[in-house]
Amino acid sequence: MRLKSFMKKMDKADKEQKIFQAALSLFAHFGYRKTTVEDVAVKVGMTKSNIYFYVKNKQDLYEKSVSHALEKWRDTIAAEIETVDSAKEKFAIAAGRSFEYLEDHGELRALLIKDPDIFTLSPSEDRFYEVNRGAMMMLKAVIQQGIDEGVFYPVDVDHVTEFLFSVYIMFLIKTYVKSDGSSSERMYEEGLALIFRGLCKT
Amino acid sequence: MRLKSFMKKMDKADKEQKIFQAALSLFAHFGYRKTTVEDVAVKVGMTKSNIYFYVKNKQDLYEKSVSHALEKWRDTIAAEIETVDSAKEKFAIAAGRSFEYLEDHGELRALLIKDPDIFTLSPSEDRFYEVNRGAMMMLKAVIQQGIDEGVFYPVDVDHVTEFLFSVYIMFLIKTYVKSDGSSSERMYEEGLALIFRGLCKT
DNA sequence: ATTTGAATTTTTGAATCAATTATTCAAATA
DNA sequence: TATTTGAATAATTGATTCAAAAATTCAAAT
Repeated sequence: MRLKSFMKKMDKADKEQKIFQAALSLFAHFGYRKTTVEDVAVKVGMTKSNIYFYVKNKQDLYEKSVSHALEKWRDTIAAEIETVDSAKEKFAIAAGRSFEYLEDHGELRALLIKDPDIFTLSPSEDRFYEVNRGAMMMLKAVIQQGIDEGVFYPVDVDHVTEFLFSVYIMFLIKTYVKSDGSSSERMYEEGLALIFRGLCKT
Repeated sequence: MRLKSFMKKMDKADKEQKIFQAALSLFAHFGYRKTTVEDVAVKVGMTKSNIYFYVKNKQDLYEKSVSHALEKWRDTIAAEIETVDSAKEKFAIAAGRSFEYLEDHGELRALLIKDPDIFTLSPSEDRFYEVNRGAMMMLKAVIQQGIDEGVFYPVDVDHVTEFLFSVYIMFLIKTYVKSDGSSSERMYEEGLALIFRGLCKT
């Protein structure tokens, strides 16, 4: 039946969600090695072997779980950016809300600390390249819009985007992964202001 | 004898230099684990046990060797900064020559690749904090001078310095430690231009 | 199409041991 | 006195083994 198979697909997507959420929670608490596929299965109420119906192997389970969380993050910011019109406002929202989101999601934060290489300065060893590339394209669109509107300097969009995204990753690392006493917030504000000034025509 | 003990001190400093250079070269080629204290001793023409007259242990040998190289780097830039007067010029020299120096010193570069954590975004886990702090203070002085001269915006010097130094470290990591195909140079130019624009009054 | 239990393969961690390497130090030297 | 050495000791590493735990497969069941 068409309808039935459609229903089943929904179920499957739902179940995948459940698995990814449960897995993320465990990975965040205990780390990759200390969480077993069986732990995840138990938490989600199925058998170990059934997990393999949804993912290729444990590594795949991990990557899909993290990707899923990162996509949710990115899409949340994307939606918020859509609520305003001007490039300046969009830039401010992207910069501000990205951090607030992480502030509000302790589990994701815990995961970043367990596995600091989730954010890397090296695209070629970025295990979540696709998600991050998406985020970067979002930023690029904002910058391009600002240039088109004539409020941003006509910079080299690709390289400036890459630069700003790297600075963003740097801030994430400094704030959540290698957080010291953290005058890091103040540094973020000052650095952002400096960049904003360098980006906007007066 | 006063004179004699003075002479001996010179000799000692010389020999330390020799040891540090030899050690750095070996560490850069073979990495920390694969180079033995004896390798260093042989290369410098003394006995293994005599190395311990100059350093506390192998770890100390490594740290002193790297610190020594980093200090030389920093002092070279410091000297070059002194050759010009204006804050803008000093900033440009600091930004440009730091990278060129590394470009010219393959052994130091090789070392960075063997031990990527020499440069960290986290001051609290920076094994070479003192040297790096010195470099940061240099940068801070330039920014302060620019503000005093009235050519830079009156920014929060401490936090902006910290920000710029972090960006500098980020570039080093991206360019030499995690270098991809490296459109990294172009990104550096664009990012630097953006920052410079955000820093300088028009 | 999804789930399961049981079987199989792979990985991990602890334990052992020999060889290598780091470190100490009393005696020698300059 | 400052520096160097050889010889002795202590600590670390790497290879190997092996049993337990965990990952993965799959034929059969729902």
